Amino acid sequence: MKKHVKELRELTRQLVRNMGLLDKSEASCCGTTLGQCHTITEIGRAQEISLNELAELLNLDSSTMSRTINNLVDQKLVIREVDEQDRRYVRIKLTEEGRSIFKVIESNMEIYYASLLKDIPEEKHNQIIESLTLLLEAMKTNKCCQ
Amino acid sequence: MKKHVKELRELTRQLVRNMGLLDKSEASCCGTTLGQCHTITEIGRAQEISLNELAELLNLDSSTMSRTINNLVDQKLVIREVDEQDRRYVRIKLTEEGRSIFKVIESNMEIYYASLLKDIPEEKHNQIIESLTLLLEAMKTNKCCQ
DNA sequence: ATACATTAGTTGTATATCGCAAGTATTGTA
DNA sequence: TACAATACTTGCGATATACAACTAATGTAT
Repeated sequence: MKKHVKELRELTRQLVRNMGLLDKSEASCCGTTLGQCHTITEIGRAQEISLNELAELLNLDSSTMSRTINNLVDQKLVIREVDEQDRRYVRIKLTEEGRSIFKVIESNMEIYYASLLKDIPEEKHNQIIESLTLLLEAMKTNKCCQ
Repeated sequence: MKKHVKELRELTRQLVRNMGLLDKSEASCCGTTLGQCHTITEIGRAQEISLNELAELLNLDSSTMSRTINNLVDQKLVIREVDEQDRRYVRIKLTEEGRSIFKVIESNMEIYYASLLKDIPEEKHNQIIESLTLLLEAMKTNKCCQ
């Protein structure tokens, strides 16, 4: 139905816009920029990770990723460690300080999403999860502009 | 339920990441950058709009907005027109070329979202719209980090 | 075993993005 | 007629971004 197409576009548009704001406030409240905040989250989840893996996760060019890591290293939130087995690899890890910021981010996000659900009738929760899952699956097989 | 919180966070995270990719490919396929693409969409919808209104819609500082408009003017996609009633206002409009890009964007998005829905059972469409609406409403009353 | 290819990452370059602060020009108001 | 408010622009500094070209390390084929 035509109406659903327009509604879906508008709703996802607004959702992304809201999430962008969330990102911004999340980033600013942990004292980093947006890209840094996402980077810390991914490193924290993976514990240790290579630059290329990180770049792929965040859909960034590896050169961009490398420079983002530079900034985080300068801020002493992240360290680079050359892999002695394969000296091409660089293991990227959080420092103690980076880990504490990671925990703050995780906890804030937990609180935030819990508060969202608290404001939505409980019988709708399953349907929301299912809906997002369906959307995501559809997105995986449908690319734009080709 | 704790599980729902984690799922919701993960799903929205993935959704936003996918939408980011969509944005990128959308922008690149209409030959503009991401910010320019969003700007064109908003101007096209409003027909004509002031700089501050635009900045508010896109959650950007007006200085950033002003420079984005500069770029679009340089590319002859947008024109500035001083309002003769109140010479502080600048009316921002699409040029003929800008309008044709706007139409391409609108049509691509229409095609894309229709293709998403085509891959999802029709009886789920209403629930998806409802779910996104519920999420958005909850987001309006719940801000992160405060 | 040595030349060539591949992989991982960094640097050069150019542009875009972004917001704060300070500025200009215009209009409203006391 | 000053002073305030509004709409926008510019100066500045930092970050973000990707492509291309580079270095260094490892794998592979003859």
